[in-house]
Amino acid sequence: MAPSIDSADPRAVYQRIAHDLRTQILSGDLPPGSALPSETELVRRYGSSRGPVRQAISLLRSEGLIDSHQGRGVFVRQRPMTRRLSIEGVADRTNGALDSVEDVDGQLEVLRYTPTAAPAEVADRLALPEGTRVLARRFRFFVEDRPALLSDSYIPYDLVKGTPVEDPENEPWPGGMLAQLRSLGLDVREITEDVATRTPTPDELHELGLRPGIPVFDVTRTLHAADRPVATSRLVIAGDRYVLSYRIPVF
Amino acid sequence: MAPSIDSADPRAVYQRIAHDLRTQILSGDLPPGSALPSETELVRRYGSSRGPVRQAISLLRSEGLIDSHQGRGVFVRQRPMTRRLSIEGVADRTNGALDSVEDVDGQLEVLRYTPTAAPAEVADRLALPEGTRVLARRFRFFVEDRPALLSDSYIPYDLVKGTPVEDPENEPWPGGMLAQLRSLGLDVREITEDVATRTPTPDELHELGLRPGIPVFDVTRTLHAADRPVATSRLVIAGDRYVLSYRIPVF
DNA sequence: CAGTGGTCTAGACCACGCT
DNA sequence: GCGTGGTCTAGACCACTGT
Repeated sequence: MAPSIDSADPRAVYQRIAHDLRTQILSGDLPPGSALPSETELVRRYGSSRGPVRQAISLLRSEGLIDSHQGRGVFVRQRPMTRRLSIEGVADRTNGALDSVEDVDGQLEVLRYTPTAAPAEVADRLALPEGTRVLARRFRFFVEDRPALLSDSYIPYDLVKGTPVEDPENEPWPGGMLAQLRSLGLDVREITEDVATRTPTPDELHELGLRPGIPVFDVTRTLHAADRPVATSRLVIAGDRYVLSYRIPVF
Repeated sequence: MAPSIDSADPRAVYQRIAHDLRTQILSGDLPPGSALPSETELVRRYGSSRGPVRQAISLLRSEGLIDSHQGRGVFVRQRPMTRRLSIEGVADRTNGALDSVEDVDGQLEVLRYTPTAAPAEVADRLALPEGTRVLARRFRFFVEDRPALLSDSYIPYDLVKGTPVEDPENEPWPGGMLAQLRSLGLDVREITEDVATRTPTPDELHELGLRPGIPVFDVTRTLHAADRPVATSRLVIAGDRYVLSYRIPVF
């Protein structure tokens, strides 16, 4: 049904091709997992050269509708299972449901676990002078053997010095960071989160194994005890694998 | 300092060009607002044809680093001012800080304001039988004269029938939806939010005036009174103009 | 008008997956 | 080996912005 010749349409050829394919994908004529026609076939159907056909495919890829694989073909993207990263009122303090660790069922890779001088932004979030020693930790979490979340977290070093928290061998800590802080006698009362979204950097694209056209969440989270912030972290989360879920009480 | 000939590098030419430009942008050598070299100039510098040069530019555009304008040139993107859409524990019930209206300082366009039969998903969120009558409202909010947020919200129609809420002339309602519900005698106790991120649909790209390479937040929010959900909305938010800000008490 | 990016053609060669 | 998508060339014409 592809209108090969249609010079009445003012849109660019690649726009029309993209529109046709998009319509078929969204209508279910091309269901998730199915293959698109090959480039050669599309060139034949639309009577165009290969350029516009590839431009159309590139557009749909940037919209996150398709994945292309060299040597195999172009396929309608399967919506991956998304998981909830929940911050539920944290009603039960013995349940560290907050800290993503549980939800990510197990696999955790420790990329960094070292005391360091707090960079300006971290010091600011922790309300400490710049350069104060903090324990800097970088984790990568996996879901179904695929990387899904990068976490950089910081705790003032004097809070953890000489405690089990200082030892990376104790990761993953049962109950997550909330339980970890509680073991230090720190009572988290409030969490602030700033959630942004953006396209991944080339590094993140690689570290999270993202396909083109997938944005990330960029979350800045700070945990506050009664009197002061006690930890802060930055999470970069694969946007196609998580829904952030909040339950907020209204006083 | 562009290495014109460097066949030792295994990366594709367009990748090298993109890498060079990206480095210059991130380092500040090409500050926000500045123009990239023209395609002609890049062709000359790298000794390639126009194809790879345009592919590199397309890549950076999809990363949200640049904007291109026909007839003018390609420019390093200015990070637009982001605003906070905050859900702060809503400590003061007389302050509708929750409902984005205030934060969006004024401009609101009413696109729809009609009773209708609740679609399945909406009925599910409101815990009502499918097809129950609801007041369906669609708004578009503007920030600095640019569209920034699309909102589709639903309230069971029997809650609003014969009240001022039913009249679109009363929008924007001072204090937002929370105040609006309060005027109906409904006491919102809890808000649930599911926050996803994705690339915009072509329609949203148009309605929000987004440039390519900008993802959106896709937020599903439900407001609960003591005994039942009383309103639900879906927000599609320009990802480059907002940071969602949460303050969550830990009980 | 000259210069810019946007679109398109008609070829070519390569890397990869499958059979 | 053959078909797939990935990269690249060397042209062409158009639409838009500036002077």
